[in-house]
Amino acid sequence: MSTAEVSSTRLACPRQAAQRGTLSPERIVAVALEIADSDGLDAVSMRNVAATLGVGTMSLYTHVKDKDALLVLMRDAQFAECLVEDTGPDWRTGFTRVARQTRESLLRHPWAVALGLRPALGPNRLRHMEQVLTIAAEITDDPTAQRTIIHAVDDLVIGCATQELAARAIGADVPRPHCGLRRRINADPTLRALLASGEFPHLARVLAESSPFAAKRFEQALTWLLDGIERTYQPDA
Amino acid sequence: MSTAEVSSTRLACPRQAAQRGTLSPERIVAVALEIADSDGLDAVSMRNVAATLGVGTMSLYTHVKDKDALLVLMRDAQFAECLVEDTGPDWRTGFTRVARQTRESLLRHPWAVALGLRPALGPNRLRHMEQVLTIAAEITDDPTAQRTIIHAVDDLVIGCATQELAARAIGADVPRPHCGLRRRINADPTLRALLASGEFPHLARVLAESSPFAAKRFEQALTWLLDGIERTYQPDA
DNA sequence: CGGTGCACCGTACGGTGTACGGGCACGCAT
DNA sequence: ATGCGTGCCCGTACACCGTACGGTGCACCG
Repeated sequence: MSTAEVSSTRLACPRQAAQRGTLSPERIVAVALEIADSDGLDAVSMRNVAATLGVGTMSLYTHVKDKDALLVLMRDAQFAECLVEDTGPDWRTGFTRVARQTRESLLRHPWAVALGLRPALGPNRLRHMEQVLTIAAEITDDPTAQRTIIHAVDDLVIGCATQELAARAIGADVPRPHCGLRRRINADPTLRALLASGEFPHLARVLAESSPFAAKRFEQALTWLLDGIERTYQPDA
Repeated sequence: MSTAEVSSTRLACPRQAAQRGTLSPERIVAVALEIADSDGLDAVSMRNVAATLGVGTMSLYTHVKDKDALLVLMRDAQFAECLVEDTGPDWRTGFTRVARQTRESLLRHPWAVALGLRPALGPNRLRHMEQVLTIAAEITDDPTAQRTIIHAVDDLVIGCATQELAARAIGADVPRPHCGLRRRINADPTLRALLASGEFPHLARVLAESSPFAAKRFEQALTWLLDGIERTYQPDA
């Protein structure tokens, strides 16, 4: 008994312990999330994830079908961060809270936006859908209209986050004139010449001004959209 | 003379002709676009592009710094499709036309959306910015407000296209009940069980209905947003 | 005790981006 | 005319990727 126990744990693996129960989809996804958050999506390779877990690369495939499946699981994990605890007293604050939280989550995890085209359909996504549907149900009973409303809000949030992260990648998110975009254009001789050609009067004027904060732009756009929705379904207000 | 000429053209390259002037950034980008359109973004590899051009892989690097630079050039080429010839009589039709055209271009070239986070800053992007700035100038003279408006519209379009392409990838873009999303959920035992748990009353109801066409949703969302903008800057109408 | 299944893993294959160095053709100065 | 620099084209090589395949040993069941 005792000898068998010892031998089983010692001889199990030449390099490390890596017992039988060390691996699970949850642990794999958790590590992948950590790597993506700290080192970017490109650093999430099967080899890297496995090494971080102290495990052989191919062992991952017993718990995750594909790398693609792993990415989908990651995206669904991110969807959990979009859920709000309290949707508030009315649909407007409900949507506002969800939208803000979703935006912040996406900005925290740029890889989630990069995974945008991947159709993540998991439990958390379902929960998120249910939550926004509940909010939309306060506006109208028509399920089709509910979906239209939800999509509009979601689209705006995703687009905002995408653009904001792209601007951040350029370094154009600094809300001061002669920074960011302006500097970027000046760095490229072709673009600078193009701008100096006089064919871009409005652009030239705008570049001399400071740009509004991304957060401000987001709030304004959201307000406009919600205004439009309100006018359609509650014109009396 | 004649012998030198012949020898120079014949001995130039062991495999093919591939003379001196065959390569240029434009030709490279054009081929890359073709490949991306027909075989997807993953098919755009330096080896593949070079082979299609009948040229050695490393030759591309004399005209394009990086693969990343190539992708940026591709994105800028796509921006050309967002330009409209006639912006129409007023800002509303102007934004509507640009938004529609941009959406259609993105749906035609899904790889452009996948490149979303890449900060493409090229001549065509500049032209597009100038165009929408010209439209926004009809609303207000404040450059900051102009940028806010433009970003709002752009964000909505990008978000719409992203979501629509993601839905298309799932096969959830079919506007009939019990198709797309519903089928997808039923295919996964976990999700089906989750849905049957009764914790998703709104979702269950919605899945029984047909979803609106993506184009309709887009038009509605755009209308809402433009309504909101109009109410802010032209409350008299 | 024998057998079966499953979790783990080493190796290998075909793919990727690109650093490096070499060869060749051209244009220019001498 | 001759020599040379410059820039285009390219073959090779390296590190890394996802993953198909086969092997190995533990745990459990009959």
